[in-house]
Formats: sequence, C-alpha cells, structure tokens
Amino acid sequence: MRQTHLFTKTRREAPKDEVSKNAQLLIRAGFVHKEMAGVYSYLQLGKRVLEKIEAIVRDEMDKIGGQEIRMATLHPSEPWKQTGAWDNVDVVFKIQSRTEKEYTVGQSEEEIVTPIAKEYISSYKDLPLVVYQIGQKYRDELRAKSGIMRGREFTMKDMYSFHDTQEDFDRFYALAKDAYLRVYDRIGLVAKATEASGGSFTKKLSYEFMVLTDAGEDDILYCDTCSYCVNVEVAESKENETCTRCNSGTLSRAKASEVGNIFDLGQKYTKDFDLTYQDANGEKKYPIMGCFGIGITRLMGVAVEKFADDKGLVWPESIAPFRVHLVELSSDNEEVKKEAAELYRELTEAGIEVLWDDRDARAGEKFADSDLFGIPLRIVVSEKTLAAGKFECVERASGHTSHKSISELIGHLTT
RNA sequence: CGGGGUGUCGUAUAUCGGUAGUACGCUUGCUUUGGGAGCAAGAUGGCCCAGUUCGAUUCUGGGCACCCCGACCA
Repeated sequence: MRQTHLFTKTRREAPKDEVSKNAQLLIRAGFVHKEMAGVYSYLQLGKRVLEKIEAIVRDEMDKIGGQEIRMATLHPSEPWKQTGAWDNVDVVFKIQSRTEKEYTVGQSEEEIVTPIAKEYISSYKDLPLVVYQIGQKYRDELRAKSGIMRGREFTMKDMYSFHDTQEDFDRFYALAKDAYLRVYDRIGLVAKATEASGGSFTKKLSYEFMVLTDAGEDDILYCDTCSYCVNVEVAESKENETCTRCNSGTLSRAKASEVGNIFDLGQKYTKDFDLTYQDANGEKKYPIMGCFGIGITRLMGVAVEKFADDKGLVWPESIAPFRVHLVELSSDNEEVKKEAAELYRELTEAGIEVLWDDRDARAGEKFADSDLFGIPLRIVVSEKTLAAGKFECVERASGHTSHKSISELIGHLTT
C-alpha cells in the first residue's frame, strides 16, 4: 500500500488525557481513534494488526476442532433473565427499545449459544461440540482505563464446548490450554497459565492466561522454577515462599494482564436452558460446558506495552500491519522513484506486505514515522543505496542494519 | 459508584473581566532534501445552560465530557 493513500496520519504528540502507553502510541501512529472512554475505532493500520491476531487465534482454534460461527450481538433479555445474569451481573448493558422492550448487547454469549446448541444436540453422538466466534463484546464498566486494554467495547474470541462426560471435558480442556499457549507464543508473548477463581457461577478454579506487564491490572504469584502461577485473589501462598508444586522454586509477585481464560461451566447453563442429550442407555443427561475466551484487542494492547520503545511501536512479525516499510528518499530523483516502484512491485508479487512511503517528505520525518509505526523491516531506497547497488535494511526491533540486493532481499523474506 | 483533577483552533499550549496568541499540522507559492527544514501569504478555536457584570473564554452555580486513585470487574 502506498502511504500517500493510507488513511490517517501520524502526530507528534499524544492527546494529554491519554496516559497509557498503548493508547498514546496507537493514537499518535494513527492505528486507533478514540470515540469515548473505553471505546476505540480501529483504523487501517490497527485493523490489520487485529486481523493478524484473529488469524492466529482462528488457526489454533480450528486445529483443536473449533467451528467458527457468528452469533448475534443484540440479545433478547429473556435468556439473560433465565440464567439470572440480567439481575446479577452488573456489567450487562440494558437497553430499552421505543416500545419499552428490553434488550442487551453481548458481553459473553452463553445465553445465546446454549439455546442454539439445544436445537442441535439430542444424542451423545452429537457430542462433543465446540463452537467459537470472534466479535465485539460490551461491558458496562464503571471505569474504563488503560487505553484499549480495558474498554466498554472490545473484541474477544469466545469459544464454548459441550461434552457428555467430565473425562471428555478434561481432555478438551487440556487441548485448549495448549492451544492458548501456542497463540501467545506465536505473538511472541509469554503467558502464564494462572490458577484463578472460576467466577460467580462455579466454585471450581479456572485458568487465566497472564502476560507479565506493569500495565496489567492483576497481581499474580509465579514460581521461578516450574510453571506454577496463581492469581493472588485465590492464592494460599505468599511472596518469597517456596513453591508448593515443585517444592524447590520461590514464588515472586508481579503485575500481569489477563489475555485469556478458560472455565469449566459444569452444567450451569445446560440446566438453565434444559439442554439434554440421551446417552447410549437412553438416559437423559445434561452436557458439561466449557467457556474459553481470548481478548483480541487486549492482546494488541499488551503487545504494544511489551514491545514498544522510546521511538514508538514495535510489532512482532506475526502481527505487524505490514512486513516491510519501504522508505524512498527521492528528493525528486526519478531514478530513485523508479527503483522504489520496482522494488515495491517485486516484493508485493512475492507475497510480502509492503507499506511504501512514497510521500514527498524529508528524511527525518519519514524515519520518525517509520519508527513510530513499528513495522519489522525498513528498506531504504535513496541516491545513496542506488549508488551502492544495494538497499539499506533496518530491523525495527534490534536496529540491526544490513545491505541487500533485490534477490537477496526476496530470498531473505520468503524463506 | 466514592474521592481528586481537567475542559481554549485538528494536536499541544499561553494570556486575559474589554481585539484570544504561539508551535506542530492543514492550504498556496518559492527554496530545501539521510533523522520531525526555511521564508512568505492564508484557513481554523473559548464544552453546554444559567447567573453576576456595561461587557464573561476568564468569576459563580448547574450540567456534560475526559483523565487519575479507589471500589467494581463471568
């Protein structure tokens, strides 16, 4: 994409009322636009990042047997009243129509998915069933904060599973946990599977996936030796104590951001909606349900918080809006322009996503913007590189600079 | 929801009870061109509603919005 065609511009300063690093940088770089407290629009660059994250999540969920669907976001109030959430969950938005009919907007979708599943599940042969969606969620938070990391509207992947036995649930739960860890790993984040409370409808523990960052809202204890990690809200141990799992490591306390969670919902919802199946003996039973969430927009925020530096955003390659930022310093030099156009064409034909800074602007401004965008590889085309016969390549994250010919570049980027 | 703070061109800021200024951005022209250029000419602003006052962006009250701390958070 040509940068002269790119919708949005960078700005030198962040709005003074944005304090969080993610909001400041994403707004300065033109990735997002704030609509109101806790609600952001995602512009071209931001949307590209979200789509990259979604693609990774989709891939991993499909691999463990998830089927993607898209549920309504405007919900009737009845199922929410049926489960008690209408009166007991205070983050549920309540909307009234002009005829005084009541609705809500989805903040989680058990109330929608369970009645849907009820229409199609009648036999143990229909189980297990795993469906998921990626979509907008709405929560009536009293206080939105931390930029895109805790909003009233956000994007979440929510997956729901239905099982005939606890064993089958446990089997899938373990699969899902591994899939989750792969998602974070592919984004370059280290997430700890953290024991936490199961929420208001179950006494069982759940796993929250926590990325260590001071921008997070949760406090966790983690072992420096094994993988044990626990949310302090349910922890029975304390900081500096010996880990109770491996009996050798020491527990440390840290701030973390929750980027996913997986719950055993038991039969809460299948009973609420009287969803039953017949087992092999013809007996009616309630399936066991699981709920598995990943915060897509929050993951984007956490990636900003973890990787950005004093010059701007830094995206891991797997979720970067573009792979290459092609910066031409043409100074009205037609040869340079031609060379940049040719390189753009070749890279694009090789399947590499390129943002081409074809603006008539000075080098300083172009480099500053390039740093701010955080695209992994910058390739400079100028009179200098033309004379040298090789392009200047700078890795955004490391600052490592090299000089490559077109064929070397394409070889490097396509292997 | 409790407490605190802030509302001035698109953004960041200054000043002032009496013509609202600066920087960046934007428009036009010329020059410049490897780390946010220079000159010249432009366009764009007082959150809303009351009150006080000859006169309010400024003072007072109310509202709204946003931010921070806390509480809350399937």
